[in-house]
Amino acid sequence: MSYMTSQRKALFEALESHRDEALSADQITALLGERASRSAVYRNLSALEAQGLLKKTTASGSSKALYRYTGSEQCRDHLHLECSKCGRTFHLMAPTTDAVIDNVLRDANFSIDRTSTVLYGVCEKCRDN
Amino acid sequence: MSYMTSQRKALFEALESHRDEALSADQITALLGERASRSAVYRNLSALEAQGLLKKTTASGSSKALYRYTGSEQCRDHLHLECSKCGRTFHLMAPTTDAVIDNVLRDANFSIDRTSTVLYGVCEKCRDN
DNA sequence: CTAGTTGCAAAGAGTTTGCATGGCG
DNA sequence: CGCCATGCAAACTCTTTGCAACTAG
Repeated sequence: MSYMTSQRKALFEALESHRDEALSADQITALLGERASRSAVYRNLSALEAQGLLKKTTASGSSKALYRYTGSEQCRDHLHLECSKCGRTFHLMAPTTDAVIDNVLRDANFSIDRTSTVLYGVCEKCRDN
Repeated sequence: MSYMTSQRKALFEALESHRDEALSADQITALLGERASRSAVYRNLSALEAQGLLKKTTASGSSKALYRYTGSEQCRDHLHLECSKCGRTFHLMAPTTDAVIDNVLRDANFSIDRTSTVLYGVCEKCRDN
């Protein structure tokens, strides 16, 4: 149902090596050094997204989609600090939550306006199908 | 710098009354009953986003942007449970985290694959400008 | 009054698709 | 070999913009 072609692998690895930032389809094409057409990039992004290996997001003030690597455990289950002014993301490689948030607040190097915790999984209804 | 016109208010209230789902620009225009042009809808969405009153997201498999209400405290600082199969979102009106996650896992009504906690705020660098 | 908002129509950008060719397993 | 992936170019769709008329404060 899905081959792991060298191109798709290259795309995936490009995303992996930029695991801290979300990249646009443009940037990804550029990273592949024009070894991939735009349409293939989009098709591969969509395939990888369907497999849960990356996450599509969006930047405020732009209509571009951004894609972020989520292929390894390292990129899961940890906290991001996202600056609502410059958009930069800082990663905390700590598993969860309450204690970490306390620490961050105490550090005062990042003033938290709002937190959002999303738990991804499968709900009861879907499990029974 | 920004007026709260009746149209903008209507748009905001439309989003508010659907606070559980993310709506597309289309759906929002429809909700306003053609009392607003598409361009105004986009401009208002962008204005409200800049004020942090809504959050732009994206649906997998589509190139549309989706917009979700984040205007009240109720919509902040709490956990979403997002089903990775059907995409439905369940809201837990509990402030944070560790204890809640434990409970959810114990309930076993939702099997968690992955969690993502984002703290929105302003970083050190941006604070000094 | 003045700065910001709206509608319209047109332009722009990002993304998707059809088809023929090439590659993986 | 058969099925999937790729490239190209064209087609789309969603979103943004210019301009003139209008409204909130």
